[in-house]
Amino acid sequence: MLDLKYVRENPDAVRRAMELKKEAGDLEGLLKMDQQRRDLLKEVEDLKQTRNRVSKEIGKQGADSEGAQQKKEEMRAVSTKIKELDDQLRQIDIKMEHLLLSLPNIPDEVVPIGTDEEDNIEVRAWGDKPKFDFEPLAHWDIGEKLHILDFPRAGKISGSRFAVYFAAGARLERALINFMLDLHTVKHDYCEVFPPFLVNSASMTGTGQLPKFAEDAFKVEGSDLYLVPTAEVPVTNLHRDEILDDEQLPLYYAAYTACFRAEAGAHGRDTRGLIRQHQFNKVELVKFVRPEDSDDELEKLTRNAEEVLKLLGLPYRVMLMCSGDLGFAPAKKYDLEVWLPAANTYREISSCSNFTDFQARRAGIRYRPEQGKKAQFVHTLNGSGVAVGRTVAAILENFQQEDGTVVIPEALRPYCGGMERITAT
RNA sequence: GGAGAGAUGGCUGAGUUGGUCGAAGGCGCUCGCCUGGAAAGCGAGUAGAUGGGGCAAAACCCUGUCUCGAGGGUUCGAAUCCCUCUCUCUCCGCCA
Repeated sequence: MLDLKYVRENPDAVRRAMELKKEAGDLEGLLKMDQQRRDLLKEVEDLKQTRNRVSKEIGKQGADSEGAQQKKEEMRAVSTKIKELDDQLRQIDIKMEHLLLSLPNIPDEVVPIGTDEEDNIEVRAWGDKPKFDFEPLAHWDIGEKLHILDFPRAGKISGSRFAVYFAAGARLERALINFMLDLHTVKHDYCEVFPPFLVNSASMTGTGQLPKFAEDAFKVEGSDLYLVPTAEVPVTNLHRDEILDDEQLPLYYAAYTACFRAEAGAHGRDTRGLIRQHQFNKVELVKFVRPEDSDDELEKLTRNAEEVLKLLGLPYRVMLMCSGDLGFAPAKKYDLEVWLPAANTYREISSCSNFTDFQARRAGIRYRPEQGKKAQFVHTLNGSGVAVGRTVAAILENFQQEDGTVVIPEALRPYCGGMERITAT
């Protein structure tokens, strides 16, 4: 959510952000309503002042005295008027809140102008793509041949876009979660969090999943609870409506959760394999930082996520999102894309964003820079560190051997009980 | 699921015959005195949000409105009375 005052004073910047991000929103309506609201507020506050003053007088002179009767009579009318105006004000507030929530964050000045992923810029690439003397298989074929992935049975017990992992597959998934958490908590100094997987609508609104993206989430029928689409939601909301101490900052959190996504509007895309599931595992990195540090913190966060892929030996590239591919809330975003040989393409495996104060304002997350000074909104950042299912896919495809086995990256072996290679069972 | 108790400022804790209560006291914190320095002691200050004015702006000052878990209601006036909801605690039942 943008600052209303900022919108009022910089309508052109907001208009430009909307164009760049291809977001529709009723800026003009908002500005008009804002003026209306201010006029109305002035009027009703004056009336309240009168009422407060006269009520105090009534108390002083005694409620039963002669003059008091007359004053009560007058104030009855004033109170009725106040109620009317307050009602109008409430209506306007609700509408304005809605309009304000539909305005996207202002892109950082370094964000390249562009319309879609074609215009994203490759910032750097790492690792050598593997060369095969045979036709590399897709990970779902490898997984089924090794009896570690089972999509038909997942379809039976749940439906499409689910997977069952068996044996070394399940072990690999679990090993990756532990490997990533250990890396980020021990080496990168994040605090491990294990949050609820169900969150209420206030939390979903705080991080921006609601109201705009309601159809992407799974809602528990007959309750106010949603399955978390990412750990970003519970972890960012940890500090919702809080004022943090300056010394607490920066706060780094690393959280493993399962993630649940309805994937509405993705019919026919990535229907096979682990790439696009209704349920997947992810280790998420979340930061709360001082505004002046958020630029550097995004770079560090991105490097932390890259470290996972480096240690696993997975080739990847880092993409700077252009304005058209940036999305609604981030001011700046890097995607990490891992190499998938079978598809002969890079696929997103992590997304690292700086939301500046956009989320913090919406979620009411502030800090006090100096004792006795005004509280300011923090800057929030988050990034996958990284998506586990897609990492399994990348490991299977990049480290597959001609004999059908898969070599487990060295860094992961301690987490797999020393297993060096996945063979068919 | 049943019965009961509660939710007040950074924390603790008064305030429940509706008016001088945005809120006592204590703790903590800040500043000052004291001290070689510290502790103790003494004195002063100390909730948040938002609007307007002093002003070009910051600091600062003056001032309006709102906020005592959330939302509604009664009343000239609500922390205080009524209703709904949320959360916390205790006991019982059930359960991994």
